Amino acid sequence: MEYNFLEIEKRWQEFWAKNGTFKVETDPSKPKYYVLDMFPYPSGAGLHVGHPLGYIASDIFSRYKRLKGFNVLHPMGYDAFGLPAEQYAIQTGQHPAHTTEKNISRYREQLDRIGFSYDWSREVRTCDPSYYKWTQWAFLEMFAHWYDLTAQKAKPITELISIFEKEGNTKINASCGDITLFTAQEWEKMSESEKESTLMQYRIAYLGETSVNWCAALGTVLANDEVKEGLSVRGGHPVEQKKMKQWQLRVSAYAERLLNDLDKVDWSDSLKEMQRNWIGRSEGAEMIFKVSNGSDEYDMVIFTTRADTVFGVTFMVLAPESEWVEKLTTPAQKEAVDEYVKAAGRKTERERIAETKKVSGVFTGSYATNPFTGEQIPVWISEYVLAGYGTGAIMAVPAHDSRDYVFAKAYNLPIKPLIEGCDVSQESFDAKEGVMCNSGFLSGMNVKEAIPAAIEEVEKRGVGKRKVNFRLRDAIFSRQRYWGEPFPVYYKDGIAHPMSIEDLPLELPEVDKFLPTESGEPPLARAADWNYKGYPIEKSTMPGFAGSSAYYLRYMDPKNDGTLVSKEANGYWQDVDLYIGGTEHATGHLIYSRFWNKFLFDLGYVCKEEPFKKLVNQGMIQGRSNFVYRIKGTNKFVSLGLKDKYDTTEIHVDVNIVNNDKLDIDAFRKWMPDYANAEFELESGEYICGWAVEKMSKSMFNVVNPDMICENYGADTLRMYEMFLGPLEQSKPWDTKGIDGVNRFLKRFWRLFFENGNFALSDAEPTPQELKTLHKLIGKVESDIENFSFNTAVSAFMIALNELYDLKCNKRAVLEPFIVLLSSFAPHICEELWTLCGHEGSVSAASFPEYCEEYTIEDTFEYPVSFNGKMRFKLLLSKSLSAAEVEAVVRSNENTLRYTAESPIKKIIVVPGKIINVVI
RNA sequence: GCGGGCAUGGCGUAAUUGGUAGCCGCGCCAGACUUAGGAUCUGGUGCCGUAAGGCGUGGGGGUUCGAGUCCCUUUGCCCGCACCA
Repeated sequence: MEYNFLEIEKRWQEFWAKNGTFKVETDPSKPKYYVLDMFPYPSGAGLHVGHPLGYIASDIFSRYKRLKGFNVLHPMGYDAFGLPAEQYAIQTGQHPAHTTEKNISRYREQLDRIGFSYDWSREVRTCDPSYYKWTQWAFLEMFAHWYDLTAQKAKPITELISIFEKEGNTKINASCGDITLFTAQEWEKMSESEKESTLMQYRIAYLGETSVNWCAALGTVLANDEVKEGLSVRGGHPVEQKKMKQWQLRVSAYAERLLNDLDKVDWSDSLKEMQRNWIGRSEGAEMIFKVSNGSDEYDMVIFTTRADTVFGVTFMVLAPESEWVEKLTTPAQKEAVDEYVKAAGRKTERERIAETKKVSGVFTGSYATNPFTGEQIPVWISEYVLAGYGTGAIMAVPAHDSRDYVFAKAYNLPIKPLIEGCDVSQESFDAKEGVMCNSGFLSGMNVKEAIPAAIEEVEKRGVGKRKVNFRLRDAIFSRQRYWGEPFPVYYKDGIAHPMSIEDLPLELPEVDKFLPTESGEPPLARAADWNYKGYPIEKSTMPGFAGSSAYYLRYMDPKNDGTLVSKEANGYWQDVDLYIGGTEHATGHLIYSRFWNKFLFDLGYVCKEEPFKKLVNQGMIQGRSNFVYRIKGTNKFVSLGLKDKYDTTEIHVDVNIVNNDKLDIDAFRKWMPDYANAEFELESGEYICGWAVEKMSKSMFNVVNPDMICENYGADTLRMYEMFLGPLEQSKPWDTKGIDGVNRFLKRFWRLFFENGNFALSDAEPTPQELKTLHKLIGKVESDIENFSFNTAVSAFMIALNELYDLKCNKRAVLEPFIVLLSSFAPHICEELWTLCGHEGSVSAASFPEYCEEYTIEDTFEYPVSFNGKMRFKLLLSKSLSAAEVEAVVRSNENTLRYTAESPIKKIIVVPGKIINVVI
């Protein structure tokens, strides 16, 4: 009987769907295991062979855990709001919902062909109103809460109001915007709108003026992680800084917890490090400098991590956007300052980056007083100081900070070294080491002691305080687009009000066009009579990360209309045990999601503080492009080895008409009309193509489609081959040519069960050799799966199969366990063989043999040894190696075998299994 | 510039974690069965050498009886961050 994978795979996929094989319910009698994939954005291009890599790995793990007796939650859904569908709508007028729907069904078809064990009854789509109801709900909860830094917890805003009423805000330690202190009486006297704008400074979801990344081409703002090198990640359009009023999430309030709790999760070190850098905690001090513009005097606060260098401050620098600029600019300097600030404002982020090396700045005309030396020092403005970090103002210590140094050299400002023996004639001395000098009470101290000593003194003198700063900013939450979640917010007398939770979801209105209005308002402004109880509704929509921040919770209880996730469902499924996805979400989704989860945790809606216990980043699968070489000015193509003889142009050729780097010449002639009459210069009768590893993309003709692989080789082959390609976490190019190996393996595996075309298994007792092969396989595959080393597990299957062929083994007691082991990787063929073995339904591990170490012992082998003097040996000795055998060559002493002069050793018999030290 | 990672046959990789380097697969070579093979099976395949033998994990050095693995140094590639005071 032939291995007809097309028929087998289709039949079993239907069987699983019909029987709801992978549907799960909460079941307290079984341990739970939650395996999650990062759900895809359903793009119009469909899946290429690189996309399912992580899905295959997670599916293997899910099936494995099921066999191990776990109740496995393994859901899938779609991150369905997004820019491409909207861009497509702008071009074609087709509604994004329609495009999205179409793309989703294409994705679903492709996913189904690969044989995933998803519980599709739990599917979620972020663009579905019954789903985004809970995105909007979470936003309203954030609106209704503030963050208490003392308690490190989100609390209801109603509690804050009663505190205000009782004692004002003087004792409150909250994460908030710029506020002035007030008493209970002053709070009482505030108008309704004053009270609201005060509360807005405290809310976790708040509306505030901020400098945003504005992308004019897309007509919307972008988050920091959506911008790379001054260009939008999606589309690559230029992005500039602009001040706008935007909804924001107070992610920065959670910075400390987001940082600390990284220690609790099992993620790769590199990913944790990326998050740590993104959060960017730095300890230092805020210091107050008295500044004067000649008429008025102010207290200006700066942040520094090097309080110890305060004796070397020779000037101060403000960011051009700093609010101090206006106050400190003297009339004489006004013109120069205005021009500088204007020029800086005009620049895009990209231009600023490009000019990083250039130094520019302007003097304000004002002077500050060094709180320790009393010296008068000039206050400058320069772009190298960022408005968004610290207080937007710094004390400059050119001797010990390279940026200050460059600036001081450019504008001829004094440089005052503070560390004994350091040379600052060519560059600054940035290292935090050495002995301080010229530094008053700090002189003579080591830098490491001087830093805390300086901060202590700052606090003692009342000129500042210890302070921890974070780079993590609040998340800009407004997008001026159509295809996103609407904000459940309306405006009354210019004040933002939350809608009632009962009125959720607030659905997207229909619009005639998906473009901004002529007056520059977001597309939603086109819905003329869209209102809430007669009041206008917020016109921007939420960003992409809104819908993906809590989807893993919704999977636990996807149909619940009363709450995001019930206490029971959340209590059972708890958190994601294994999350598989790409690194590209390291500083976006994976931060927002953790923030969102912590917020819901504070409110008591979820029981776990961290959402993703273990995270594995699968590597990217790149394309492997092929090239042909055309002699310039002709239609003649020369094979790779001959191309240097001519002046040629390298041209991408479709990898699907190249086999093993050999061009299918007929297919090439048919591929494009231009090549119909192409001529070829061959080597050894063949046309050899060049190749390169590049991103998989249509324009490089290197896209390989999973459907095509399923059609030609089968889903089981695809699954195993993707795993066999190399370590899961490593990036690697796709190369179809190696696929025959795993395909051959499956065909041979199938044939093992047949004799003369008939299914035939022997019920005879297996031989020790056969059992050894089986148990070696069990041990290897189980440990490999647990360690996510899927490539070596596939090798182990191949080795075992080779051995079974050598042994001509067709014993049921060996092959049935083999099926069980393999079924995670190649489920279809295993289901089929399992049925042929006479079992009802899907593969199960009910009578699976336990891994037995006894059968793992390799044959002993002799290890040649040469001695010269003292040796320490660490040997792998078999437990089957009898004491007498060992005694014959060395004298045993517990775990140490001691060589003696009386028993000269020429050889030691070595067997893997146990480590024993041999001291000679 | 800072941080993280990687380097092994023609190719993808493996190596019991300091113990016979190159498992498994691709490709290639030879053979069998075949009208045929993009089917199947058998054998071979790190490099040099007819062989004996020698050389071999990017380069150099070190520790060790022993190093792909540990340490120092150097080169090359990949990823992340980037004026964060």
